Formats: sequence, structure tokens, C-alpha cells
Amino acid sequence: MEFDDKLPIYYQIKQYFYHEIIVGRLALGAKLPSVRQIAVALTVNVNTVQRALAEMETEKVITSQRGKGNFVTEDVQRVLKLKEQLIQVQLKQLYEELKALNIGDDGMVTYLKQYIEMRREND
Amino acid sequence: MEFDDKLPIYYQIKQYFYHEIIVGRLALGAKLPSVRQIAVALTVNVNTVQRALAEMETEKVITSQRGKGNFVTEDVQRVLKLKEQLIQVQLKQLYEELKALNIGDDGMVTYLKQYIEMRREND
DNA sequence: TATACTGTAATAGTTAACTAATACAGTAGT
DNA sequence: ACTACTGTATTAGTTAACTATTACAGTATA
Repeated sequence: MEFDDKLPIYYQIKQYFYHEIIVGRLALGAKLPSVRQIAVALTVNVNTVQRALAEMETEKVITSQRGKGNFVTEDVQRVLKLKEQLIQVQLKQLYEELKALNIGDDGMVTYLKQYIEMRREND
Repeated sequence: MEFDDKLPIYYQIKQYFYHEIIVGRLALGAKLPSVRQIAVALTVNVNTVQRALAEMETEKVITSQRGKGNFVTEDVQRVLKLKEQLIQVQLKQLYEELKALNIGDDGMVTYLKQYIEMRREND
């Protein structure tokens, strides 16, 4: 896994698992790999993984059970809400950034369409 | 100015001035406030400002002149290119994030339009 | 009950970003 | 020349994120 050195690793790990959960590669109630397995797989320290999972539990997306493992919540609403949150954050960021560059509402849509088209070609 | 504690301050300062330049509030060839003035205005240390400006000079968006000040480049192309870069970065981020959430090309555009509409209402 | 998994906690050390303070160097107006 | 601006450099100290290591605590299974 590649990390952006401008953002905390624990934060990026959290985001990564959130994606996995939302997309369904980690189903509701599914068991996550052990903290030690994750640490090895991502070549980071156990403590860093722990910090990411701790935040995920605070946000009630996973539940930790000592001796057993970490499990994705069974609450579908929680996951759906999480998905909407992530999307909103991204849209907000794009919107404010482009607005700060004096790009109007129509311009944003046009830019996005152009970008999508450009990606389609380069595949 | 408000800083995102997840990103380095010097980086956010750089981004801030890039916006000011692109939008034209800092014209081509214009003189920036002195590093000490900026530091006071943003309530950060002079060294942090210095680091931001140093990167801006490396990227040839400004030129520093000892004893005189920092000046925006006269090169229009440089600024236009910078603007495109910033836009691309944002579009890429949105695209990859939404793609990671299993949202297709059409979905992205729809989401953005919805978001823009939502912002229009809350103003 | 021993063994091997789990999560969790604590300690110590490293690094990057940032602050604070001081000093130095170039420019300009008096 | 003096003064007051500029940018630049250096040193020292703080903090957050991260690593490394060790230990502890709960669970499951042979």
C-alpha cells in the first residue's frame, strides 16, 4: 500500500478500511485481519494500526473484542451513512477548491466531464 | 486563516498564495507582503512562511530578492499551468475516491450536480 | 492446562514540522 | 552614514506521528 507522506499513516489506514467496508470486500460483521497481520501487510507498526482501528471503533464502524478480533459493524445504516460522509467530504473539497480558483458551477461539471473523458481514453 | 491539522502548515500557506495568484488578487509581478508581515497575519513562525515561499520559488512561481521582497513571476504561462495543475489534482482525487467507492462515471457527475444544487439552496 | 492465537498497554527512541530567538545580509530613503 | 525596511541562516527546544520492543490480558482449541 502506498502512503501519502503529507497525511498521517494511521489516517490513511482508516480510510483504506472504510473503503473496503463500503465496497463490500469487508462484509457486515466480517472479521478483519489481526492487527499484527495488518501491520506486516502494510509494513507499519502495530501501534499505528491500533490507532487507526481505535478511531474506527470510536466511530462505531467496527467493534473490537479482546482475544477474538475486530469485526465490521452489523449496522447497515452506519455503513451507508459513512459512505455518504466520504462522498460529501470529497465533493466539498473539490467544490471549494474550484470555487477558490474562480471556477463557476457549470465550469466544475464541465471540468469533471472532461477529466472522465480523458481517463476513458488513457485506459 | 484556518489550517487543516492533517496537512503541514507550510504546504497550506503555499496553496493559499497559489490561489491568490491564480485568481489575480496577486497580479503578475506583484510584490508579496514581507515574510514577517505574513507570519504575523497568519500567526505562524517566519521560518514556516519561509519554507512555503522557498518551495514557491523552486517551482518558479515567485522570485525572491534579498532586501527587496518576494514577487510573483511575470510568466503568464507559468501561472496558467499552475492553475491547470491544481485543478487536475483535485479532479484526480475526487475521481479516484469515488471510483474506490464503486461509483461510476455517470454517478460522479450526478453527485456533483446534486452537491452544487444543494449549495445553491443553502446560500 | 498448555499453546497459540487474539487485542491492548507502556516505555523508549527517532524524525519531521513547527516555534522562538538571534544574527546576518542586501536595499532604500533620510 | 544612519535607519528601517527587506530576505536568509542558525541554533535550540517542543510536539505529533511513528517505530521497536516488551509485556499483559482475553479466547479458543488440542
